[in-house]
Amino acid sequence: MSGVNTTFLGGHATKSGLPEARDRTQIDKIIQEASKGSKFYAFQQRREQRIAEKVAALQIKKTQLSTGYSKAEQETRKWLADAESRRILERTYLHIDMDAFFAAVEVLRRPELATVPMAVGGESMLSTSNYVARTFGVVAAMPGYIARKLCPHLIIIPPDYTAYRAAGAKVHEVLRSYDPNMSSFSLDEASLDITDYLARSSATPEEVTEELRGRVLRASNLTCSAGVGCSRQLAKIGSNVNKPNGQFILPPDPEKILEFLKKQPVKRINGIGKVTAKILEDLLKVVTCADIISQATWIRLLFSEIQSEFLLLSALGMGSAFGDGDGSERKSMSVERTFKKIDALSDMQVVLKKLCKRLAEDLLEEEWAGKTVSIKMKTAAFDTLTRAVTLENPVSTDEEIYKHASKLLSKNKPPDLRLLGVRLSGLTTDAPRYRCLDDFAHEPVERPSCPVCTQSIDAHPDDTLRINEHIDKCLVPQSNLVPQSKKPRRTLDAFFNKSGPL
DNA sequence: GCGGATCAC
DNA sequence: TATGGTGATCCGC
Ligand SMILES: Nc1ccn([C@H]2C[C@H](O)[C@@H](COP(=O)(O)OP(=O)(O)OP(=O)(O)O)O2)c(=O)n1
Ligand SMILES: [Mg+2]
Repeated sequence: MSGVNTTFLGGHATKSGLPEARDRTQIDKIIQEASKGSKFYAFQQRREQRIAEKVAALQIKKTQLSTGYSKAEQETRKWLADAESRRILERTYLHIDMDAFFAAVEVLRRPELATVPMAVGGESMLSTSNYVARTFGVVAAMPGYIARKLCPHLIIIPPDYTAYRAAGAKVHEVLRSYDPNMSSFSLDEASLDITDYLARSSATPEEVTEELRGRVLRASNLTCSAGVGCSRQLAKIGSNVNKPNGQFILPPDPEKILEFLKKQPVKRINGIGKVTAKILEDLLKVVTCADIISQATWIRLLFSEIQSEFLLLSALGMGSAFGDGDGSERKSMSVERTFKKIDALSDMQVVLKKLCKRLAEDLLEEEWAGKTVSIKMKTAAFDTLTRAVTLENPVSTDEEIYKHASKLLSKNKPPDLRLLGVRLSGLTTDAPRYRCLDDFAHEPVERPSCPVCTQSIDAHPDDTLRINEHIDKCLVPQSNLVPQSKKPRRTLDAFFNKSGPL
């Protein structure tokens, strides 16, 4: 860390080894100067202070535990050897990650944007940036107006989720032909088990991956990067190695795997973010995955069993738990919005009511009810509070949700707010329970309607597969150069959720 | 079960 | 002028 008083939370990290139009310390300095004095900056400082205290507490714990170290050391080596003996090398996973996804979709419509610095988002927040902008230090989750200070010529494009969804659907279609059970975590990222595909083919993993990326490119006009390895985790880490528009194949060989991981910063592990990385470094000087193994005893002494098992297995490339992404049922549903600071309870109630209405609509769409109502409040100083109540019976209507949410709000009203949110958890399906089967038999099933063409779709309302197919078909013609349609846009953006008026 | 934190995208 | 939204998980009560 060099001269400038740079903060680990404030520094928007560049992605990987990109060439930089500016020096890293220069970038940090500009960001710092742009945010200094803001409420957000003060909030970050407080957070860093808390984390420093947490590290200090762990340091004390470490000195107190030092007597038991040598005994623990033996156990740890045994544990590691045992884990290693269980390594599975027989399956092959492919992780695919689209390059600068939202930005790349925008380039399809406006090819001239390919060569200039560009980001998707707004003045207050960017979702992503293209690779030209990244050389200036402009990255996702950075406010647009700060990005402009780093890169005065930056072009900022407002997001168009409809187009991203259409592009994602095309990609998914290709991927499913390699693994029908493919699980996608988002529109732009997916994990495939290609063991069976490889067994049926005579091609090498390299060739299959090249072919897959070629098919994705032809189907969507978008480039992607891919990683292949014998665990989903390794494949994912690999997908970043030769990004953008590249691929990396890690052979199923324990020595090669450990050699590969040795070079990887712990931050690359899915689940280790800025805070955990900082704690590991400050407390144990752990920076790479190899460091996790060499400090394994301390990690097991200092962290919970769940946490240390996760860290050690990850550092061996044997991380198991990884994106149930697609398959599992949702556990909660929520809506939240940021707005200009408000202080009156009545203003807060107005917002809260709208949020409840919106949540009730979303719940109805998937027929959920739930018995825990939570509200989330963020003060003008960025401090977040949540309050929850669990009810006897599940609720799902906006009136019922609002009744409890507003009670939570008035009981806990902070002096001011910049965000409010409502969440329902403890979900149960809200299938109509008070009618006998006969009613259903005679009732004409109402056809769902397509948010794009507004025609009714010839499918049962529960048949989401068929419905999505229809919507995807409707979306295809819009995805390229066609001017924005007027009506459907709002509806589908709402479907995608995120931002927008309530 | 509650509330704060952390994380991914 | 201005620092997002959704969903999940874990820890310590
Ligand atoms: N904090 C974030 C991170 C990402 N995204 C959105 C925009 C991205 O385009 C998309 C995919 O995220 P990635 O992390 O894969 O980033 P990109 O695909 O944009 O770039 P890369 O080429 O590094 O994968 O998710 C977002 O809205 N907010
Ligand atoms: Mg991507």
